[in-house]
Amino acid sequence: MARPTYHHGDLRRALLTAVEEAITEQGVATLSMRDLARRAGVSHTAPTHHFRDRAGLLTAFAIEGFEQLAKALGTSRLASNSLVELGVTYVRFAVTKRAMFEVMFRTDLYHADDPGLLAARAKAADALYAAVTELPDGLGQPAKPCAAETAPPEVRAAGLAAWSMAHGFATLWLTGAFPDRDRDPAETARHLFTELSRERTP
Amino acid sequence: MARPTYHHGDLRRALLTAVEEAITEQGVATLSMRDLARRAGVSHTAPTHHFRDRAGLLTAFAIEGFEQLAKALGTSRLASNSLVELGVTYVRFAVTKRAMFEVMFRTDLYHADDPGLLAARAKAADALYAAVTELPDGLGQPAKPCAAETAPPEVRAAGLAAWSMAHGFATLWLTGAFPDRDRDPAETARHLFTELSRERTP
DNA sequence: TGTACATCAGTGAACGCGCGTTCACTGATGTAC
DNA sequence: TGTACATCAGTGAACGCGCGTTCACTGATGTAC
Repeated sequence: MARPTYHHGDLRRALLTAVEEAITEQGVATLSMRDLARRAGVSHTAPTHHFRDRAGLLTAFAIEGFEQLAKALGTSRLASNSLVELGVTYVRFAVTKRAMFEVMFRTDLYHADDPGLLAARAKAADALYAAVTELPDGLGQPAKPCAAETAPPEVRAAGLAAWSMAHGFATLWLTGAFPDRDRDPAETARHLFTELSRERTP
Repeated sequence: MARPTYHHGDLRRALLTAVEEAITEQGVATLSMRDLARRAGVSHTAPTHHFRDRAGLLTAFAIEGFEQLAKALGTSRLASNSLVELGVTYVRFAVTKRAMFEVMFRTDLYHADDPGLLAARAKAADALYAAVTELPDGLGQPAKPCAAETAPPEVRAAGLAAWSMAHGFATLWLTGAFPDRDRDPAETARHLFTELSRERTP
């Protein structure tokens, strides 16, 4: 664990990685700054230089999460051209980046009014709304994609519906509330969303 | 705070009430047995006689939650005869019994394999599946209501879809992720579910 | 009906633990001249 | 190219706090005879 130099080099990065590790291993409840410092091989007061406190650290962690989610949704939209696949992407993100996903939607854990966080979250929301209006199996009438804030009411509603569905599935799966826990979640989600999509557009 | 008698009378009940209070006020993260004892006006070692530890206490709390949810869903099904209203009932439960709802779906907080808990949860699931198959705007083909475990695949899928939607809406609303936080959540949910229901069955 | 005794429910002092915070400090790095 | 100095990044000892747990205890309640 001994570093070659007095300075760590990229402690900020190391701490964010450690957060993911720690949450995955033992949950977010027992997460402490001291534990993270230990994982990074650094004195327990070092983290305050980068993140004021636990909330500050988790704010940065959540920002990273929203940015990664926005990127994943954007990529999915361009690649598969399908709203169903967008939902599957959302679910896959939640399952593979479980720790991140959990923190992102626990606003009591971080500084929810941080400008950087709001921006990152808006980016993710925009990616979602764009897909709702733009894609061939999307729910919006207008062909033009639009940002979340400027969308007309019926598109907003459709966006909320799609988001609720994907988010609910992901959350319930993660908490183990669903019966078929051994099946692949992305596959199950795809099946589910496809069914619903078929019923809607015969 | 001084009790007339040495014994409390119904400490178990008092503690469960205190849990709701405490979580509503300051979140589940900082919940401690000592704090609950304080709220109940009792020495800090007294709670262990009823609930072994924090997890035991929250198990009982979650059981109560699932039972109340099952009851609410059952009542709604009989009263309104509509799958949309069932979803609205789910959302209303989540919003009004926020503390309970949060604990119920945080399996890391309690003993998830407790028999009483499993039974209560199954009761709630059955109420939901029954509605999915039975109601006029439900998604199941067979007219006969059935328990969650014995349902045919397509009914299971429909049940998961409905559940995901209601649960996702409730969760996202509670975390403040939705834009229209000032509107009535039950009303917004009803609007949303109705739209989707209309699109599906023209 | 009275008495004896086991059991249940609650007390309060004591302990050790991990935590966040503060403090004076030191080693490395960047920049002005 | 060297030197001086400010700033940044990390150290480690110390502190107070609330927590869970253990322990010997006591007051109330139920039950057997």
